[in-house]
Amino acid sequence: MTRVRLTDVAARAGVSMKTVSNVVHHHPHVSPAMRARVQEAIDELGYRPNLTARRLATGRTGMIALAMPEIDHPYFSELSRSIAEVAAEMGYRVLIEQTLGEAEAERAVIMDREAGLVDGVIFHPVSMTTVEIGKLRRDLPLVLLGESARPLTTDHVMIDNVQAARDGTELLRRTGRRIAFLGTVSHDVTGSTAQRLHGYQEALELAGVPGDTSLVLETGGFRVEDARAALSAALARGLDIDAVLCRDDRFAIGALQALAEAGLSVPDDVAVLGWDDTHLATISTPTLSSIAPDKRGIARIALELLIERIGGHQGVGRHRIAPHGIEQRQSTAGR
Amino acid sequence: MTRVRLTDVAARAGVSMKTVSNVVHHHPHVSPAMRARVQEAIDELGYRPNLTARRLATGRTGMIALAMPEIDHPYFSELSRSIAEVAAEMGYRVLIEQTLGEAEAERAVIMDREAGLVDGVIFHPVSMTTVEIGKLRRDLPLVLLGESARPLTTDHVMIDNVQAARDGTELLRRTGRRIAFLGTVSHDVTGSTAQRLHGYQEALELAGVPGDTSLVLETGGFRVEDARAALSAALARGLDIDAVLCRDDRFAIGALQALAEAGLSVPDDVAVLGWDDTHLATISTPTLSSIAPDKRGIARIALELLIERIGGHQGVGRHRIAPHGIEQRQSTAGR
DNA sequence: ATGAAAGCGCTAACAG
DNA sequence: CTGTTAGCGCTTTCAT
Repeated sequence: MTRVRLTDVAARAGVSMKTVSNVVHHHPHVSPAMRARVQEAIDELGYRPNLTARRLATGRTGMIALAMPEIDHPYFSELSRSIAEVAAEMGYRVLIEQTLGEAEAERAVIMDREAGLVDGVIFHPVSMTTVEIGKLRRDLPLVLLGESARPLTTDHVMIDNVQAARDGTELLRRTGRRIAFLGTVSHDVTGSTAQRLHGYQEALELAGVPGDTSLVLETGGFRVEDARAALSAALARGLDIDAVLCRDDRFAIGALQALAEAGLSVPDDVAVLGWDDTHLATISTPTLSSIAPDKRGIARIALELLIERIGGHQGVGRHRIAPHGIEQRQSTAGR
Repeated sequence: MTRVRLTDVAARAGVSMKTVSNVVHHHPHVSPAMRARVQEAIDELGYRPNLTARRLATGRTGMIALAMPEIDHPYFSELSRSIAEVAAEMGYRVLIEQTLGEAEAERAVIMDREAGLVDGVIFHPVSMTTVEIGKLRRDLPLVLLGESARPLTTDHVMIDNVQAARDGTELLRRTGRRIAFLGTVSHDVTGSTAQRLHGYQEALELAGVPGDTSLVLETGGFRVEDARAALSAALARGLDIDAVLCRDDRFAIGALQALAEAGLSVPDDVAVLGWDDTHLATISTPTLSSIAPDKRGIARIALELLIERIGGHQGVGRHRIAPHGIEQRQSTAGR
């Protein structure tokens, strides 16, 4: 049951390893007769090159690791798919890792756990700080995603969260005056929420609207239920709003639930805008408008940077902004 | 920028490779003094073992491939997570592959594309037939998931779809008489739908209810929208039902939409039961009851079978049934 | 308890 | 255009 090796094929075809190798790699300078003979031996023996051995010999694995907090979260699974597909176009395969946002798992990612297994890593940190990443990282090519940490030494891709939040807020301002922000999570360690809140505030200031802290809703956690509860409670307290900008699509789903329970119609009474443009936005009732990070764009930029690093590019960390848009659906119809 | 190797550490510590290897592997018979000296050299040099080289030497990769139709589909991403987590407990890492259900990609999975890269493969086929899989598969350890194909030579894990459909139908029958099935997709190549429909029919027959083909709703595709449209059209034609058993959670979401549009209340007028128990079921309004395959259980069984095969187990394909349940939420409240 | 040396299967100089 | 050979970095007998 021992596997067929290159030498077995060579012996069978009565040629050297090099010739077999040339055939396997579709090298040009092989006589057709030779090629046919070798191919026959390959087929008869059912030869498959051993990828591990090839990697060791070439020093190139053709694989990159992608480390994300949760592989089954809608945004991350959709982004993973984009990255895997774009990587395939660029000749790489992707090893998907889940950190669950745990510090230890994140540290393992940075500290060359994948030594010699992958050519580089794309990493979306949650709990590691900028300082920590800068300090612990090895010389493994690395590109960071998301907004929580950005060491000066490391490449980084994100969307402009502040601008996106401004765009969203301005959209909602077109027909409404009182725009809520849902939500700031207590003890949120991710920088995303802060940036989004910041953009929301900027847009209001630019519009000459006085800040109103009662419009900023804090949730107890990241679940849909937490968002629903936060908005429900606020509505019960008499909160009066025309629209709500949500931190992500899950929170927006919670908002739709809370508004429905309160007997408010979306979008007629209150408009709702989500964030991430995941598949959730297309299946809710009403369908959900959502700030849409360009996932393919993020994937492409991250891979380009990473592949340059793999190719030997040195220098300080580059900071790239990926495009975003707003996918308009029913929940903001008329805006 | 050349990496630190085992020999570098050995030279630095003034010992042989073997001793360093013993330390790295936490072998028992190493004197504490020696261990300390070697560890110091490892730390100073920042040595990380090259995993590719280790793999080539040991012949074991410690990695398995998981090939699924779509990595961002709720059911598959959740199942992937379970498999990755259980695999980690068992000392394996998972390389996730996406086939998009394409015949060519599926064939590549079977035909040792991963040669020497992984120790085995867990594969959820969609378009490959039983015969084709039996014919094309190499000697790479393989476990199949899902219900579409089951060659006699290959291990296979699934839930009892027929029984699960009976269970679901019986639950719905407790308070309703007219139970619809949504949906059979035109040209559905997966066996799942047929089995589920079969279980539904069996349950009705056992209850002495005459079959009624007007209750079996065919959809034009696998999207939420297809399901919504199918049920809407049926309701518009005057279809009168007490409950609907859905082929999967996405179809159930579509059913909720169609019922809401028709002014029917769930669960009071019509109960809805989904299938797969994905996160979608927890965020819909009302929340969705769903037939729940035990994803951890599937993962555990699949990995146990695969690891036995990796360990050299020979013999005919084993056919294992994983447990299922029904997660009851609002959409069937009162049943 | 530690060292020396022979592979694991493939690639890539370098010859011929 | 084809063959020979020396590694890639690690594990693993077999000695000592």
